[in-house]
Amino acid sequence: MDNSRHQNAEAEEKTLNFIEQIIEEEIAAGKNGGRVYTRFPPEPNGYLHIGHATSICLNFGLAAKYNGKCNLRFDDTNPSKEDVEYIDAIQADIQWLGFQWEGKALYASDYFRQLYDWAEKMIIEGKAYVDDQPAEVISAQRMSPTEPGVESPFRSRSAEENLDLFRRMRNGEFKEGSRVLRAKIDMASPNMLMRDAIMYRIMYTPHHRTGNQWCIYPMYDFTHGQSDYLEGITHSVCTMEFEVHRPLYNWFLDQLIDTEYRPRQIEFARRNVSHTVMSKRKLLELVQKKYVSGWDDPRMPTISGLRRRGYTPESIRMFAEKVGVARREIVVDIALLEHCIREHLNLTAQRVMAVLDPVKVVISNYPKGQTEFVQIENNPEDPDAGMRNVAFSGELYIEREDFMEDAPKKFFRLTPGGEVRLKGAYIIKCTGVEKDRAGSIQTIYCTYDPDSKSGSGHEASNRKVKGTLHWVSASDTIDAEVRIYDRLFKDEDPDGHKDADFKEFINEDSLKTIKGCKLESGLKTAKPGDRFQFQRLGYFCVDKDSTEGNLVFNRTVALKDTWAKMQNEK
RNA sequence: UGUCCCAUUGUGUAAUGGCAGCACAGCAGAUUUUGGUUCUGUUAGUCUAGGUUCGAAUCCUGGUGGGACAACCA
Repeated sequence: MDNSRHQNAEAEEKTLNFIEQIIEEEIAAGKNGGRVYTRFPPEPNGYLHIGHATSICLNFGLAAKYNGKCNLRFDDTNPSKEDVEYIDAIQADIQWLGFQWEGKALYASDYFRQLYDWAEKMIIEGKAYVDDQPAEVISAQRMSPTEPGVESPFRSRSAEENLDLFRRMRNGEFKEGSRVLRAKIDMASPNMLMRDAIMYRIMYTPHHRTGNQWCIYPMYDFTHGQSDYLEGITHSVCTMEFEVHRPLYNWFLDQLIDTEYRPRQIEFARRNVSHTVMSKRKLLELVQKKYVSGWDDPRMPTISGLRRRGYTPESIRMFAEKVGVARREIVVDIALLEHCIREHLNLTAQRVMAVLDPVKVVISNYPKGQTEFVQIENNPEDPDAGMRNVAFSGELYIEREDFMEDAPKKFFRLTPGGEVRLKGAYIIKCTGVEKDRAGSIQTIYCTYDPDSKSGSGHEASNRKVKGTLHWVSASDTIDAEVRIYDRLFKDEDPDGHKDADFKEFINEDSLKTIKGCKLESGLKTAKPGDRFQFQRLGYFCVDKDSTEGNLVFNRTVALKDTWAKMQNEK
């Protein structure tokens, strides 16, 4: 029984996704000499997000699995949308995720010369022509997917004239938008992209790498397959929206390449995540309209946002692995991402005492002015994490919500006359409270049982204490600011609305800042990027906004809290 | 009224003509110095109608539903 279950688990791990199946079949058939070479080809026009992260994991993961290589290639053929800022950010994000591309980062713009020569070759062979019509006319002539298009009157120009015009395009003799180079394919094709796709357009925008060297730029379709070919890519993995481009991808290679080797385009489905947006256009809008603080706002699904929030590379890789690969539109529940980060942080994050909403506890029978140190495990999941000393005294802070005067039966924490254990220290009993005029509790009075110290051997003392509370000694705390992020969007998914104005979808409570939190003094030395588990409250990461005297924490994710859930259900 | 892609529990993903499995979420219980973690159990699925077959989630046909394509974007 156990044995068979174990075997099933192993079998499951070995399950191949459909891309791996394709690759293994090709390897078995001896294609490309068994070589596997992939690439990740972002356009540098925005920051990478969790969707790119899964694509990165796929491409680099395939290369790693089959002892191959993976390139990073910037698809920088449209200077009007691109910027070096993004190039740096993209490289940093990929490396942070734990991947390293083969050699130096590559650029489609590296191939501008080669692509130009190929374009001339096609012109000479009568496979491409210069069209003098404006964009609207060309677009109208393509007609609709349900009816054949109309051929351009310039379609039958001589090769000599086309070559002359194309060279003059390159030399800057024509106005932007006045002429394009088109492939001569089939204006009646049911695939709109095959209706004489545009290969080159005139653009006087300086390019972030080639400057003013070129004033004509190749289109995606005339660039991508050939770039793959030049780099020796075997598997060009992209998202489903490029599926209709595949015939064009192959068509261009067929015109230009006479080797047996061809890169192969394989499409898989974009992996959307619930409660967020993934389109670059919309993310840019969130940044520009200042709905968020920037690309790395911890509520953003960008890699930099997730990083700042406290997500680990391991958790994102685990997410990509668990989501899998398919060929249909999907929306992954964000709960899976949250599961992955909890799983990793549970194993690695140091536990720490932190009180977000402090209320004072005075232990009346504890010797006045005395402080002792109690030993507490740094991480019960990790035996190597060791112990630390935490100051304990007669004046403490506990979480305000951990005390209730009229508590329901299922409340396990402190109540008048009730007992709880203070984590790592003693059992205390509540003897009374002091309130201000408004009736809000100022101080909780308790007595402690000196025989109940953790690890003393007398802990049990013949009684069972249901609750355990976190605390900090009033004599030994540091103050901190804690930022709690909820989902940026309400339940309704703005990604589903083509022209959504985000205002109506944004959850106004998505960011809550709590000041005056009390932390154990050991956190003095915490640095931006350090991650902790605040007992019962969740996982937190030190933010870059922290200063010497004021630590700022972002809550990465809350712990599961069944008590809170019970409360919500009422 | 075109071409192409897709349809397995709430979500994601396996099963490649032979026992519908796994994960997340949910529910119940055990353990627990934090109502967490860990462990155990459990609810729930092949879009639909035909066909082929000893046998269909899988192959075929029709239907339904979802998606992509009509940028000088990628």
